[in-house]
Amino acid sequence: MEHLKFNIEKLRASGLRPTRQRLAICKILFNRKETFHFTIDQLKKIAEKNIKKKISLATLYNTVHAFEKKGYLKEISLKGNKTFFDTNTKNHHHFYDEETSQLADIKNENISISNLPKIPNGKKIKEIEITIKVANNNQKQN
Amino acid sequence: MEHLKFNIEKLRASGLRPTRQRLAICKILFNRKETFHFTIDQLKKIAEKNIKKKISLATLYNTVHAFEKKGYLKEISLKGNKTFFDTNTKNHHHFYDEETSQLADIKNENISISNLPKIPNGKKIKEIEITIKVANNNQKQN
DNA sequence: AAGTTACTTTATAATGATTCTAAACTATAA
DNA sequence: TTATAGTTTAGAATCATTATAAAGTAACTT
Repeated sequence: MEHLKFNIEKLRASGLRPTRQRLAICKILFNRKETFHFTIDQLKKIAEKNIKKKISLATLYNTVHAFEKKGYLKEISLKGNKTFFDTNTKNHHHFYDEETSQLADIKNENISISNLPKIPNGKKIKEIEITIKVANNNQKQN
Repeated sequence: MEHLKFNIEKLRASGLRPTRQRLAICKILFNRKETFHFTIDQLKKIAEKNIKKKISLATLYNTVHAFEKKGYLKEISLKGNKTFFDTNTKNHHHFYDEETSQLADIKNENISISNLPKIPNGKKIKEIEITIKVANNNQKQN
């Protein structure tokens, strides 16, 4: 396993011991080229298939939240009951298909805002999040 | 009551009978100049104070969802467990202070996107939602 | 104005996501 | 090894939301 050391370091840097469960989670999240968008239950299914054992929901929540706090994951603002996370923690935006719950990244450079309105008094900008909702071209708009 | 007829019409147009509870909700939502951003429990508190009686949660959810379906209310995409609704159903965007959960509208005209990226194959744009997260100017960023 | 009907409200149960808990387990350092 | 502190886990608790079904009410009929 080429990435093992990398994942162990990632965990240690997050103040977490490298356990079997956490290493499985890290492998899914961080050993890939593309951005990964996921919900907890999607991550659970993949991780359990990989290690061929059940992983407790609590473990998944704990680990994901620890990574989020460390800045290795970002929560995405979307409607709906389930929380989506993103392994891309850079400033960026999303295409979102509500019908399929599919997300796709838009690089920060690939979109720009002009004519920004004035910020409310005493406030400063922390982050700008753009979501472009898309639907299949052949379907009627809802 | 000047707006009574207006609210009764709004309800009828939504296929809802004008009941005491629904009229109280309408008054809060639609008889105001400014956009109103709210969660169900905020609406519940205000409505119960107005009519000095309890209103069942189910009634609030039913009524709000009926208005949403009719296009009189919009759900806002945000992180977190609670669903926010908006009486402004025009295309527009938001300032959002996560610390206080305060929302403020940004008119569509007051912001513009340039350099839009290419839409994924077979998809078309349904809506663009921009959220500008703000924080108090004097506090450190998180 | 009373009766009938269909729609409403309501309290409460059910559901689903997330968080909490405390007991059994394990990585790690001594 | 052993001790310790951190982990995993199942299941309970919580919170928002939705479903249910019984009691209440608007509105139509007469």
